[in-house]
Amino acid sequence: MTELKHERLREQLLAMIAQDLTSHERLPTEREIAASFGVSRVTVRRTFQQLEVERRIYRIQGAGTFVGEPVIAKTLELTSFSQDMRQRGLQPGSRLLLSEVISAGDEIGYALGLRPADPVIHMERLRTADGSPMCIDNSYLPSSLFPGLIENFREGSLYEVMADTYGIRLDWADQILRSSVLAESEAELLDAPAFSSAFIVERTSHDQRGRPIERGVSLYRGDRYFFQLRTG
Amino acid sequence: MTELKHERLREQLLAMIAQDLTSHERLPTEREIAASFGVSRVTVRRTFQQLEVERRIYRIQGAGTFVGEPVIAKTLELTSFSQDMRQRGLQPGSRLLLSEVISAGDEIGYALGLRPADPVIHMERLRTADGSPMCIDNSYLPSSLFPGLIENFREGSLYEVMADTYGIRLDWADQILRSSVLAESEAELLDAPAFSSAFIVERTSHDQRGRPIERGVSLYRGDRYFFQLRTG
DNA sequence: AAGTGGTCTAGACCACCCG
DNA sequence: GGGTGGTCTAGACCACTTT
Repeated sequence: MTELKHERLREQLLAMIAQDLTSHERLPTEREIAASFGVSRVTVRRTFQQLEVERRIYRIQGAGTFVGEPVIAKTLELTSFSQDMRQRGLQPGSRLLLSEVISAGDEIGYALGLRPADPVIHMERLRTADGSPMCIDNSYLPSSLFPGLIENFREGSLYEVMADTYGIRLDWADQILRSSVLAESEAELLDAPAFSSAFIVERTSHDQRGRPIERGVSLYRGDRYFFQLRTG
Repeated sequence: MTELKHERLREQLLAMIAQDLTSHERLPTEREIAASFGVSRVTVRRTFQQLEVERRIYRIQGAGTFVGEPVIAKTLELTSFSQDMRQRGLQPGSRLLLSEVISAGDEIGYALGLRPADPVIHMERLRTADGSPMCIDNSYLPSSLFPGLIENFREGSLYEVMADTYGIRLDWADQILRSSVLAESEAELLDAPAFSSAFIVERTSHDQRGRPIERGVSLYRGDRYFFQLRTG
């Protein structure tokens, strides 16, 4: 139960849309809603703007505000592997394959804004869904930001440990998706045929201030995984 | 030259950021900017909100507004193949392989909200970049929305024809990305080795009102193409 | 012409951080 | 405590579509 007016208004409008209206039906005018809900028109517009971005409504100047068509797919969000799997109705699992401190090197150093000789924590994990392999994940973190992490982290959510123990929250990430085929060693780990299709995902995750915090390279099975996203 | 205050303010702020400030430097307060640019604080906040979404600034309550770190990658946008290639510094080209009217069938009919027996225009095009094959694209459009299209369209931008001749603008799309390998016939068309990696992109494009307008299935060469996106 | 969403204002109060 | 961004208000005028 929040106390912000635009959030309460949002909930009430969503309920109204779900219960009383169908696609392309007109909503009450901004002025009517402002009056009947006891808020200012600015607050109504702010709420509408958010709903418009989410495609729940659309607005036509001079004509009105209308209910959008129901949409299933969600915008690709910055979620952990665990959240991602649960959204897909699968049970996430993880096995730590490797945990070490190495020099950043050129590529990772560049991504994290470190010198090539600076130490980074490297963790390699095999991620599973409903018990069978889905992804090989490599994470690289600046050692200086996470003292003691490598001795203490064995399982669970890396992102939660980063947030709870170190107070660092990932806010957004740049990602590059490539299509590839599995080498034999990778295929063996993933329990998939050699030379079958795969996604390579390279990401650089940042905090709210835009500082790079994590470099990651993941290899997903192409026969089990797909990306769903909305553009516009 | 626009006349909207928040757009003019946006340009002036971007100039200020580029010329006088570096990453993580503090911007003037909202109230100072409002006073010095002769606009209200609401207008300043509206402009800041947009810049924040674009990661050009970040805000910390109680502390101030700060310049973000420069970012190269752009959010995946709904662009035509031609625009996409030009952004990547490549010269786009196209060859029409097939142009026909067929029944929608279950899958395309479902995506476009048509009955399986309703007619759709199907166009298959080989898209090239700097003269060599990049992608095989299949587009499906409701015949009823685009009378005469099939007789008149041979080359150029399909999206431009849809907008200019038929007044229908695509606004957003749901997409699914899969990783796959090329079958022999596909490999031949794309001038790539058989069984090399590829992206399958399935998209349903919509207009502003949320009505589905186009169903598309594209096959990209995995060795030449990649996706770049920002999540958060 | 009437009504709609789009833009903009001046001012109030609250939540948060320590420039 | 003083200053910052975050929320909210009542009201004005403009641009656009047509209930």
